[in-house]
Amino acid sequence: MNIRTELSPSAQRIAEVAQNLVQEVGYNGFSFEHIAKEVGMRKASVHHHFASKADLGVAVVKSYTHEFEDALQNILTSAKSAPQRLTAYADLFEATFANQHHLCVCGMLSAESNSLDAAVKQEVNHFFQLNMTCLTFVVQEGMDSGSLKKVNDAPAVAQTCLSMLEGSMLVGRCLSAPMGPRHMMDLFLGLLGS
Amino acid sequence: MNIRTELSPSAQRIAEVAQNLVQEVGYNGFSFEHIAKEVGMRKASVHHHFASKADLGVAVVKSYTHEFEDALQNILTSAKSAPQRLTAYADLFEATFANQHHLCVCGMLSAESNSLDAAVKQEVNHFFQLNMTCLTFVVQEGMDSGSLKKVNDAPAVAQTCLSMLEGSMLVGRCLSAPMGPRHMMDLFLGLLGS
DNA sequence: GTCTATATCTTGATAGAC
DNA sequence: GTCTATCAAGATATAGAC
Repeated sequence: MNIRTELSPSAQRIAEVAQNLVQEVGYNGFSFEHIAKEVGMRKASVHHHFASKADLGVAVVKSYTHEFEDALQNILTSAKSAPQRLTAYADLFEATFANQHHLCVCGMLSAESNSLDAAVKQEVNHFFQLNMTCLTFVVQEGMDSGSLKKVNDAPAVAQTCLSMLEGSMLVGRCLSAPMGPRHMMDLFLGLLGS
Repeated sequence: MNIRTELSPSAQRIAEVAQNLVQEVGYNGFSFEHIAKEVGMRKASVHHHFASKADLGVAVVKSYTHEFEDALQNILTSAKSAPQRLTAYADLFEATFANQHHLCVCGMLSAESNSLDAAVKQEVNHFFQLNMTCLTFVVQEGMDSGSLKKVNDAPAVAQTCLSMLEGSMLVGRCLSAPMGPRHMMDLFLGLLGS
């Protein structure tokens, strides 16, 4: 079921290195040669596991999305109120950004989406769709139960949250004193809390 | 004084095409060959105007920042209240995104910042510094004059605005129903308005 | 300023030995 | 599964004629 454990150990390692490179320099910023050097094998061996760069891209996004989905499920079961859930959600991005100012895999790929193969772009779309569904549910529940103000429709608030968090990482890369996703969500919840 | 009019007509045209390409596919997503085809000249002629890709990158960001600076000045003089100013500010991003889902030049370059030459990255940093200074001033004035709630320090609110707007474009590229920067600012001002 | 031609390197990808 | 070797294409960049 888990895409990552479906792969051979070498393929897993390659996908892991590729994910880090996407988060550091983007899909157009690295090559099979970079991966080979990092993993400690030759380009041709990387191609043995992933025939094309698009195949590798799809594997990276699927794996990333799968892990993210697990984390979302975990948040829904362990955190009970919308503010707690949104805080835990922001902490996912915080952990990513705290690691060498890495971007969200799909945030980076969304920027590059016009130069991605259709299969990769589709996986990125799916990631955001998943996040929007989850966030909308959380926000709607919060508004219904009274833990969030009912100032706007839930999907709009959800998209604002998602944009703010992705944007905090994007902008944070070029600011001398970035706030970080967690701090930004705290501010947002200060405005949205009832 | 204007970087764009300091350039020869051909150089201006090249920089203009390069800017569009950055906004569409990113700095790592295009080559001198793409520019040459679009402009209608040969690669070598492009190099005559900009010796290196980094030189071209610097020119693009300087030109973009200069235009943005003019727009900011315009907003400060023509709009008098913080909500009006922030709305006009969001409209700058709205216009960019409405044009074929283009990203902000510096939003895109911030994502790619780890693979940029130092000179280009420095210009991107300057763009964000400029925006933060302007936004912080606007927010602070709004809090002081009572048109915005005093819930947080002005720099934090400013960074949240900037992140939300940049993020709305980033995320909007991969959503079927993106809200757009202007709509998102309306929502934010609904929460922050006093 | 623009061109042709070329140099040099890197890219994604394949063939075939081990 | 990994390797060497190779390919064709594309990348940045330069030299020199017009």
